[in-house]
Amino acid sequence: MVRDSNLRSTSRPTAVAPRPARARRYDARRDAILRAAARIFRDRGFADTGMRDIAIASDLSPANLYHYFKGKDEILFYCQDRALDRMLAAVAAARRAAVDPDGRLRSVLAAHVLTMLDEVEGATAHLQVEALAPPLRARIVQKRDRYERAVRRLLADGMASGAFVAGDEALLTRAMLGALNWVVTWYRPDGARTPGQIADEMARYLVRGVQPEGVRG
Amino acid sequence: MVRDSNLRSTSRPTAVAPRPARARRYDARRDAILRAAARIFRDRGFADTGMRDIAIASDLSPANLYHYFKGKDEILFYCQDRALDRMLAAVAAARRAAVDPDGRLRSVLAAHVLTMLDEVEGATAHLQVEALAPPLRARIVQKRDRYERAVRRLLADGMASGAFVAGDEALLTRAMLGALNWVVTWYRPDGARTPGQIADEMARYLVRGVQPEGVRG
DNA sequence: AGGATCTCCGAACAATGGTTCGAGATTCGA
DNA sequence: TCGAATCTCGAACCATTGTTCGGAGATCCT
Repeated sequence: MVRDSNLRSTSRPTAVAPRPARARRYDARRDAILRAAARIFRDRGFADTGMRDIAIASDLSPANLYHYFKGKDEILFYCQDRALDRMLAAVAAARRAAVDPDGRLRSVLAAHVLTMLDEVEGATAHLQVEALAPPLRARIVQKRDRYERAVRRLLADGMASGAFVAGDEALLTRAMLGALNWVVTWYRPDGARTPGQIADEMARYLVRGVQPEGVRG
Repeated sequence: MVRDSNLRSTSRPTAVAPRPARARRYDARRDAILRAAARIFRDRGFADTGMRDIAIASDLSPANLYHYFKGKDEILFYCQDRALDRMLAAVAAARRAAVDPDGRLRSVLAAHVLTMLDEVEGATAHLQVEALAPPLRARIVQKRDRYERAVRRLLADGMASGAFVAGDEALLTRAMLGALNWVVTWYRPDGARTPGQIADEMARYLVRGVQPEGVRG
C-alpha cells in the first residue's frame, strides 16, 4: 500500500527498468481487476455484481482483492475515473486537431461510444455515479461535470460561430450524452455493427440535429 | 387475492358504486405502493432499494407489502408495465391523430419523457429490465420490444415517405430512446425547465436529426 | 351480533454480500 | 542464503435484505 502511484513516474526512460518487477506485477494485477470489474459492472450493473464475481473473473480470491483496492467502491471509482480520463483526452485531442466545430464534436462523441464499449476502460463512466459513497462520488462528479462542460463548450462555440443552430446547450448536451451512454444497454458484440460503425453513425446523427440548413455532414 | 383485477371493469357506470369500498381501498393502497416504489427506484435504482424503504415511503409495514404484491420483483414489474402501457397508448394516439410523420414522432418522444418523469407511472420503464427474474422479465421485454418496434416503424414510415432521410432505423431509434431515458438521471424538479419544456425540446432536437434539408419543424 | 374475511404488523429466518482475520506461501534486497 | 515485506487464500464475521410466520385488530355480510 506504499505505492499508490496512479500517475506513472515517466520521468526517466533510462535503460534499466526504473520500475521494480514487483511493482510492475502489482500494477498489472490492479489492471486486470479493473478490467474484469468494468466488464461485469457494464453487463450486470454495480449493485448486482459481487466481490466474489470480480474475484472469480480476475482469478483471485475475494480476500485478495482487498490488497489492491480498499473495497468495492474504490474499484468502481477507478473504473469511472479511467473512462473519464480517456474521454477528456478525446476532447483535448479534438480541440488540438483544428477542424471545424462539426468534426470536433463528432470525434468527441464517437470517442465517447468507443470508451463505453471498450472493455479495458470503465464503461460505467456515468452510469452508476450515484452508487458511490460521498467522498469518492464527489471526485467523480467533479470530473464528470468537467467533461460535460467541455462538450457543452464545443457545442456553444459552434453556435456562436454559426456552425450550429441556437438552442439550449445544456439540454442538447445531455441529450447527446444520454444517447451515447445508452449504447451499453443494447450493444452486443455479435451484433451487425462494429463499435466503430456505431460510434460514427451515432455521432453523425447527433450532430446533424444541431446543424443549420445547407451544411449537412 | 381473489381480486387480481388490474383492468378496471368499466363496463357499467351505474349510479351505485359497482366496486365495493373494500376493493377500492385495496386498489388505492396498491397504487400508493407502486407510486412510492417507482419514485425510489428512479432515484436510487432497483437493487439499492429495500423493501423496508418502500414500506416506509408508503406508510406500511414491510410484511404488509406482501398482501399487495408477491414480492419485490412484482412491484418492479407493475411499475414497468404501467409505464410501457402509457407509452404504447401515446403511440396509438399519435397514429390516430393523422398528422405528418414529423409530428407523430415528436409527440411520441415527448410523451416518453413525460412518462419517465411522472411519479405516478413507472419511470423505471426500460431502466432496470435486467433486474427482473426470467418469468416476469420475459413479459416486460416483450412489451418493451413492441414499443420499440412501434417507434421504429414510425421512423421507417417517415423514411419511406421521404419525410425523413434514410438511415439505420434500429440504431436511430435506440439513439432517440437513449437520450429520452437518460433524462431521469439529470432531471431535477427545481430545475429551470419544466418536464413539458424538456419533452418538447428533446423531441424537436431528436426529430430534426433525421429530417432532410428544407423541412425543419 | 357473530363468524368469516381482510388488513396489518412485530419478530424472526435464511441467504447473500462486503469485509476482516490469521496464517501460510512467495518474492526480494542485502 | 536469510529475514522481511509482500501476496494469497480459506474461513468466518456481521450487517443487510427479501421474505415468512403467527396472531392481533379492523371490516364486512347476514
